[in-house]
Amino acid sequence: MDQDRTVQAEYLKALAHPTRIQILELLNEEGRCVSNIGEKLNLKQSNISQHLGILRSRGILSLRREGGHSIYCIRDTRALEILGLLRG
Amino acid sequence: MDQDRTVQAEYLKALAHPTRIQILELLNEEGRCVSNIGEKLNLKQSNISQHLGILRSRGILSLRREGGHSIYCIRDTRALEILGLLRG
DNA sequence: CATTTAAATCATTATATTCTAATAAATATA
DNA sequence: TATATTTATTAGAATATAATGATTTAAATG
Repeated sequence: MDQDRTVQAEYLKALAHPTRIQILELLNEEGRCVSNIGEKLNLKQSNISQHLGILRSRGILSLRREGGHSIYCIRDTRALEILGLLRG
Repeated sequence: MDQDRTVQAEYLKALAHPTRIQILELLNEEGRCVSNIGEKLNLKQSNISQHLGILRSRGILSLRREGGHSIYCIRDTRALEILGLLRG
């Protein structure tokens, strides 16, 4: 089906950005909040929030609120497998 | 390294298009020339040529000339593994 | 050699993506 | 309740991507 390929393309597009790849590497260690990721990557808050939103909209990340923070975690581990394939 | 992530992102970007995914599915069956792919996908010649160029520029496809035709083949099978992951 | 065929390249237009800065919303704390 | 903190959202500008049509290049064939 062609709709499948569109969905697959959207998924890959979500992964296809250096910052989002780095976010996935960080979240592979442990769930993190936006500001924590911001410190690690040294990027603007709004930019990180947007990248997280893109990954979440594809189901790659999940979000839970904890205290005043949004904790993001990896939900779909296929993303990690794909990145692993690209490395090894 | 951040340059690695940029390369990885470029690779994923090359895969992240429905037409290019379909091209990879076709070439997984057998090597094909531009016009053959054109018949299968019913798209303009220049468009297909551009998509093939993108896949080739990332090392995903290879090209050999045969008679008057350019035969494209899959060179980097990680691309197929990634698509397999997205299906399964 | 002229013509046809196959493919690549180029220019243009339309659309999408990305980043920044500003603002809004939501929650925590004094 | 007022203020501070954290995150999300919005708007705008810059850049990138994609499709089309026209042109060019290269090879094959008459």
